[in-house]
Amino acid sequence: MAPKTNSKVKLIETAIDLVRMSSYTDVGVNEICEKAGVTKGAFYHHFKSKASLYAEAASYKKQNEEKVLQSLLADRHESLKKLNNMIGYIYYKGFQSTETEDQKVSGCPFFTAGAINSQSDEVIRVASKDYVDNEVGYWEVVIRDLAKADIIEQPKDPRQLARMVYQYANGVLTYSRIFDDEKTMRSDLETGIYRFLDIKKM
Amino acid sequence: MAPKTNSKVKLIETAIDLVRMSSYTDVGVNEICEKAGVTKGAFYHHFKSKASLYAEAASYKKQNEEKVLQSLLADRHESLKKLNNMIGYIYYKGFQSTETEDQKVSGCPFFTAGAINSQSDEVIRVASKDYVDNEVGYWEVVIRDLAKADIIEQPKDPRQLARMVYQYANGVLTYSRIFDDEKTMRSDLETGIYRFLDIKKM
DNA sequence: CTAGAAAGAAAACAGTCGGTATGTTATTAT
DNA sequence: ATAATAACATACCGACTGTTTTCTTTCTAG
Repeated sequence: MAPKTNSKVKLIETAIDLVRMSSYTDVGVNEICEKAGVTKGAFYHHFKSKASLYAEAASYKKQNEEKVLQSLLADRHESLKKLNNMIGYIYYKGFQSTETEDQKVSGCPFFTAGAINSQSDEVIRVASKDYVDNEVGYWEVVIRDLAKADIIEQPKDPRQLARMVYQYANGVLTYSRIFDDEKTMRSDLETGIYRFLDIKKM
Repeated sequence: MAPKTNSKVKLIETAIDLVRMSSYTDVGVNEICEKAGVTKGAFYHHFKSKASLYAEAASYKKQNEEKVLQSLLADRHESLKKLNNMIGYIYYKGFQSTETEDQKVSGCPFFTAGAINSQSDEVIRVASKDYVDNEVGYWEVVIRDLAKADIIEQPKDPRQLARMVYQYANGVLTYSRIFDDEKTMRSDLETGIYRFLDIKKM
């Protein structure tokens, strides 16, 4: 009956949280274990390396997001509502607060860390690639939906447009990390995406 | 008449190159010194810390780019030519090759490293902020010029539009690092910026 | 009840990190 | 020529890195 706190999951979630706030390289195994409340023995019992934890974390996050995003993009919503849900979710992800730390713009750990460390570690590149591809897929759904509802013009290459919107969104998050300005981030995110998709706000 | 290779400059340029290919945290002082062909004694003679090297590198790069960009954005060019020059420069920066390494998409070291390490090191945040602000300024020039030439509609907030284009461009670069796809990067960069600015390509 | 595996604790591993202390050589000013 | 200082070079430091090893506990299948 006890919570049966799976320490493997605890490690993954702690790692995601820590990496999101700083970076893959800057977060050590020691730190992850401490914050997760487990020892290094447990860590290396569950994961063969730090990189493999990262990979498992990426697929874990991917699965978790599936439920959330499918509800945000459910067909009962109007297509413009879906877009706004998606924007809101990006904002929520990029500005999530941890229990202890004060709120800071953070950005997607798998996008950021993936880009930085993918050149040296193939495991990380593959995991990031997979995660990012999946995210772009959701944007493609939104865009196809908007086109079907005649809110945007039918794009020649919906996948490319989805990719570009995703690239933009992450650019905003990265930028906002430097300036640590939540207001600007929120505004740029929405304004930019609407402009990109050529939708006039009302 | 000997080259009088200033080892301080050599260190800065080596550091920029290495950080661009990987990241601030992943590039060590030892590595920088080795590749620059100087010892650590020389390093810490010229810089009081690794972070201060980063800061000096940012302002060094900023100054160096001033000459280049002023020529690319000179008034003798048509405004559309200026835009294309700017896009070409971003592409060039993001796909520069080092002497030894094979070509890889790299991205701007001050944008990337700044975003990641600015939360822990104030010196880095300030340096990155300054550098990025300057870059956005160039985009603002381009955009104001395009508006004056009636190629784009007069934007309500030129600075915001410049910032958004900059955010997008860096989003593309970061994305392309994960997928290491130069072709897609080139295409997304140009297509996206034109779409963002609402210019029809001919 | 017992064998075996899974899970975790604690300590130590070799290697690297940024940084320092102390030396020597080269340059410049007087 | 001499004093002073800039420009290095070499060796080293403690702290920390990801990882391994060894040992103990907990769980579960037969």
